[in-house]
Amino acid sequence: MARSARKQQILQAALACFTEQGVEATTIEMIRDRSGASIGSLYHHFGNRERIIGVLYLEGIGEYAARLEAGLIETLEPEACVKLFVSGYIDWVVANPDWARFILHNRGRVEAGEMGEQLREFNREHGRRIAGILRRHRDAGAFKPLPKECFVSVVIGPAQDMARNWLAGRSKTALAEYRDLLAQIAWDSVRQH
Amino acid sequence: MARSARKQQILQAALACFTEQGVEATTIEMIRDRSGASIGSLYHHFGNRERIIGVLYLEGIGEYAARLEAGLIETLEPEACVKLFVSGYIDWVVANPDWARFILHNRGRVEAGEMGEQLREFNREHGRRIAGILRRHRDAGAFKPLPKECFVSVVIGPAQDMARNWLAGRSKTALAEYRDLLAQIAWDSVRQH
DNA sequence: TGAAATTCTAGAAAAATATTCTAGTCTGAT
DNA sequence: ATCAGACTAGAATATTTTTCTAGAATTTCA
Repeated sequence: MARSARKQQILQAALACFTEQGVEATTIEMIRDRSGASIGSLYHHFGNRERIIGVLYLEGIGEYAARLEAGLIETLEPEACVKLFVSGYIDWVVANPDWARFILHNRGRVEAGEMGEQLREFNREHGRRIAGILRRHRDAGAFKPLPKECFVSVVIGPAQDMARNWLAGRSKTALAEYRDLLAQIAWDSVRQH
Repeated sequence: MARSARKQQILQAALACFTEQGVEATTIEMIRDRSGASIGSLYHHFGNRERIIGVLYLEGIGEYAARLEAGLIETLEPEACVKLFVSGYIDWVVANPDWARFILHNRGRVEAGEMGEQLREFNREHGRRIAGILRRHRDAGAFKPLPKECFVSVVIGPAQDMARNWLAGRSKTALAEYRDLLAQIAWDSVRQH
């Protein structure tokens, strides 16, 4: 089997523990207990605690990145492209709140850990593909002149901060209500006027 | 003495360890070693490992929030206010990169931990003060209609994402170079047109 | 001042947690 | 049926955090 069921059980149990207790506070024992796996099985699949975190993180951004790229490829208009960054992001967060919270809060941990290079490599590749998709709009003059490094931050930054607040329970209103507004703001920030 | 020198030594040692090894990987022993304190002293001042993290976090956002609020109070024009959010933020990050990295990466941990309520309380108060300062501009119609919950995210979101990238070493260009550009974008996003 | 109270420091001991290791069981291919 | 490799189990070990007892330094105030 490509990815043992047990391995997925462990990852799901881990995410549930992380959500309820926080990453810091969950012990291997809790994950073992909740997943029904044994210590041996756990270490067979992941090797150490940090790698459970790393795999969960990488699978999460992988899922999201694949979805975004797939959407972008079949979106022709620059406005729709930019708005898809935001609305797609918010849709994903709303559909996967626990995973999204985990990802928003653990980038630093994974970056600093033994899987950091793998994460950076993934981000480089993803960034390259995104840049490729956007190039034709950029070349066609659809966007205002903006350093390449700033583009994605400007587009996605506000939505990300809103998502953080919403996931922390700080915002009462459903995040989805702001979806189109934030998409419009993003487009206004980068379009050629 | 209001805040024992030893306590500050421990916090500084902890931040240095966190920067070099990552929060996960630094042990109490490393902090003890680097600070020159004893285990007893460490636990006398903080009680447990998590509280070292919590105090460092709260001191950091406290420092930054105080600076921002002080600046805002003596800034009269709405445009200057909004731009100060961004430029003040970037200045602080550039001046305190280690502290900023630590704060950007550990909100979730502190929020989920035993000091979470303290953090939320701080954020509520800070948010209230900020809202108070901005009210007159809002009432004067300086900003475009925008849900209250979105305003700060829209203003600060892009700068925050850029800061994250810069601190992770992902961006070659100095963050400060984008300071005025990001401030202008923030202002364009919220001003009444 | 000087004695009592409090704060702080020390490091050994205990508790909690993560990881390794050995001995298996199960599954699928030949 | 049997062999190889993937997987599971849990006891043993190693690491790390936390507690505890004792004593040093500092502050308080009579």
